[in-house]
Amino acid sequence: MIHSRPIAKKTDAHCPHDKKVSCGNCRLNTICLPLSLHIEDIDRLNQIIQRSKPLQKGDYLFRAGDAFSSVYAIRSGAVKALTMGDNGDEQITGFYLPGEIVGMDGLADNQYTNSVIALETASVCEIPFNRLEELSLKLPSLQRHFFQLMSREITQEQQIITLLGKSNAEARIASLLLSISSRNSRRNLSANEFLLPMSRTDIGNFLGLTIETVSRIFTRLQKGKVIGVDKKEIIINDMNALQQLAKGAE
Amino acid sequence: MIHSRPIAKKTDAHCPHDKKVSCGNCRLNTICLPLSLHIEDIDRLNQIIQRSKPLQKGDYLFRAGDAFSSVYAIRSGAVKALTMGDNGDEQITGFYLPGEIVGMDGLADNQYTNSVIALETASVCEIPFNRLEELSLKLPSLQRHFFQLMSREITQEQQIITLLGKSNAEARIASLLLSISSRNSRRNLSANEFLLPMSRTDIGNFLGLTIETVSRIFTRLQKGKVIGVDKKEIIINDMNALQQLAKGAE
DNA sequence: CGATCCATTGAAAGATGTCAAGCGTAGTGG
DNA sequence: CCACTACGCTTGACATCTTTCAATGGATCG
Repeated sequence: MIHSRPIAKKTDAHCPHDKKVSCGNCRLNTICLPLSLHIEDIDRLNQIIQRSKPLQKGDYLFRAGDAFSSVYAIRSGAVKALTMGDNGDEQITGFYLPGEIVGMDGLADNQYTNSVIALETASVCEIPFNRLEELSLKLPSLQRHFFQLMSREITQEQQIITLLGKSNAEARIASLLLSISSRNSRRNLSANEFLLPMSRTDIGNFLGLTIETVSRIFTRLQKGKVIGVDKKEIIINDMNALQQLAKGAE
Repeated sequence: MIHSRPIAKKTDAHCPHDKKVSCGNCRLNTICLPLSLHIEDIDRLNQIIQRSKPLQKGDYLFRAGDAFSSVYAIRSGAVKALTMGDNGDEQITGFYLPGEIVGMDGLADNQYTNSVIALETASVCEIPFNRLEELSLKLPSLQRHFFQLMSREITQEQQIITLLGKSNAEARIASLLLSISSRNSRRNLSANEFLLPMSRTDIGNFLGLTIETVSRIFTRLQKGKVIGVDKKEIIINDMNALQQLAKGAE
């Protein structure tokens, strides 16, 4: 059991469903839009973005095979992206937290290759790609920005590949926890205490482990005083040890 | 002690490959540049692309940390991309065959996150990104094309994630062989017989397996008449069985 | 309250890693 | 031309880790 106070659920905007929020004043814009645009250009961008999609847990944002039209910035909550194998087995390809962008896989063949499902109540900003494309032709720094966003998605997926290349289960789980931790601190949330938005089953699927193994590793890390676990609540007690484990140290 | 291999020099005078090749008549352009550009636009693109980089086995195309300047299309041969962990362990993030493009990871932070090394003698087309960016502002279909290329890289890395998510070694190796097979047939090469450009060690590193396991799986698949193996030469005898194995069927 | 879902735990089976030995090839220097 | 070494690969025996199968408990919901 963890005896410290419960973690208050934090939202990323004053009101996560406030439709009046604009990119200019969004708390997340340093993450999803680190732009050097003029104020009027931000306004033009702002005008094409739609913010009318609150999702409940389990809702699909889009499905693999749907026609590609938009990319989506996560504003609050969390989602998972997954592909369906030929036989019907799902493989989670990533978890996306506020400030991160999903749907960029759909551009290649004009249809999404992943389905994206809300892990909890979530709100997103829809960015119609056609209009973004047009605007990018007029705003060089916006074009560059989207090239960079896609590049960042590539590097992050390479980090996942690196994570999955680790041989043992402990290293993979440690890496996942560290990843969530650092993404939280980027949003000025605690790097040491947070709620996992996904189930053990999702973690296992993502990391190529069974749910039982995930559970056992959590228990083992807890017994070793590296982390505290209470359901979805995680407290990192020994960041250094966790980093060592992520590297594969015994 | 780590011995750095020399980086191939741009100034190499004698290129064994035809420098007169242009994107317009390159055999690979349906893969790396499936463009709907006007003939004069292809010419403009053609003018910014440099084709003077023959690499020998083991040569670096670029190193992680180098300043980002260009992306590279593989013209012949094969390369591997790898990241270095904090401790010094390498993780291969991908193999790139002719018609495929490396270096798009470098755009996010203006420096490459991967090192890219030739697996065999290879030639590449260098595409300076600044100039590509400028040209993209004038040619909407080129801008779209590069968005699509990056999107394709994203989807392909998601396929790798899916591959690594598979629990057993047989499925991972089967998937890798099928990937190489299909990429070969895209280039009108045999889907059933090919030479692996990479070592067993590289395969193991990429798939998160030890070299011994890789070797054993090859032997087992050979004994099961699914494939034929002779050093780096692979013959797929039973494509169907290999696909079943890739799905995880026993 | 019963049903269901999610998570945890134990025991046994199976898969992969580790350690060790050996083989063949390519390259090197005598 | 012949050792000789270095390297990549294969194979075996054994240790270790993860999965599988089974049982249980807690939470949630109708």
